[in-house]
Amino acid sequence: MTLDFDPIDEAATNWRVAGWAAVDAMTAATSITRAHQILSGRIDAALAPVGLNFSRFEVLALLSFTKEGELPLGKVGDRLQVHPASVTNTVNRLEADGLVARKPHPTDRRTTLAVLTRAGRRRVEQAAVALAEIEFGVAGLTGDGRRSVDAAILELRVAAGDFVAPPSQRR
Amino acid sequence: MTLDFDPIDEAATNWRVAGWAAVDAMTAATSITRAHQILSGRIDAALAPVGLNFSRFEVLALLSFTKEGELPLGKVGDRLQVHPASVTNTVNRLEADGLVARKPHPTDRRTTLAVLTRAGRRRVEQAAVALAEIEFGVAGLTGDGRRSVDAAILELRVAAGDFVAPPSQRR
DNA sequence: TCCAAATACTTTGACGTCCAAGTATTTGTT
DNA sequence: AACAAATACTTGGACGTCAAAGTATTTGGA
Repeated sequence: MTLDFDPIDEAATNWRVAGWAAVDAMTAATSITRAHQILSGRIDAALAPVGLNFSRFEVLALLSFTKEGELPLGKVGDRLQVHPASVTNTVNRLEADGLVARKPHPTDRRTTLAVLTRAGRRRVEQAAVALAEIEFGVAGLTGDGRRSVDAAILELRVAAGDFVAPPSQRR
Repeated sequence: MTLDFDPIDEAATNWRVAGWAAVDAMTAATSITRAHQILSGRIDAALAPVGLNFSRFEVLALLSFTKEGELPLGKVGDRLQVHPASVTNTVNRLEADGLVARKPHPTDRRTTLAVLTRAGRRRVEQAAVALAEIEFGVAGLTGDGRRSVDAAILELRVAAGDFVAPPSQRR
């Protein structure tokens, strides 16, 4: 499986030879794509024995950070920046596994709350430990590397309109 | 849709408050995940009018870089680091669209070659232009940011055993 | 030579994601 | 008060990904 060449570097060379534009941008995009592929592989592998995948973990973690362990499905989508249909799907699965329950919103009948169950709370703690053990898949990235990735991606996210950060929050 | 806080930064805070470990790693992993989400959204949007998505584009581009415009399906998977079943699936679609044809390997009857058609070559050129126009989705990343992302991710990829680069190839 | 093991690809099935459309409920305006 | 528009979630469909199993062919030994 291990190659004796760098596929990304090689792609850049091919790109140049073909006379195609924006080689640097292409390289950056490909690097990020590949990094994501590596991370998500490692993360899902670490989470599988716990009976979760990353999306489901993210939902449980988010709920566990709230006072009551509950949140409207829409808020979950906003925070995790995923499509409402994905939230429905993920919560269906969590509910089937008994880690979360749906509950009507007390005052707005359009809204459904996802509530962390006792089992869900236990499960998310296990998962957090499992993820910390593998350093969230970024083993191999030094402290400097992590900081520069964070900083660079912050630019990208702000440019993408992810959020408008008050200056105090910028790192 | 735009939030008035940084969801990743907030997650880090929650993480710390909960006393969970590996906060830095978690932040780096989340940043990369989110960056990928942004890029792939932008890239697929740019490619949609051309009638491609990123996976299909990658296959066409790879073929266009070869002398004959053809490659065994297995090689395609190796280069792009995707599962054989995904290659089959992607090539099926490209074939249905008339951008690629399957051809038996001249000497090894287990092997199937994907061959770029005339239409496929035209299409991949259009797509390359469309992608260059949006800078592969990394608009918002400065030159420095791109370089630091590349460098950091190279560490990660080497650590993941993506490939073994001769020192001369390392940047 | 013969045959088990490796290789190459396809098929099937479980999941995940998003979009678009549909239902229910609430809001904001006349 | 009445109703169009906005909001919240679910459904169904198109795609994509990977794992595991199945078929065909080639390789590497005994």
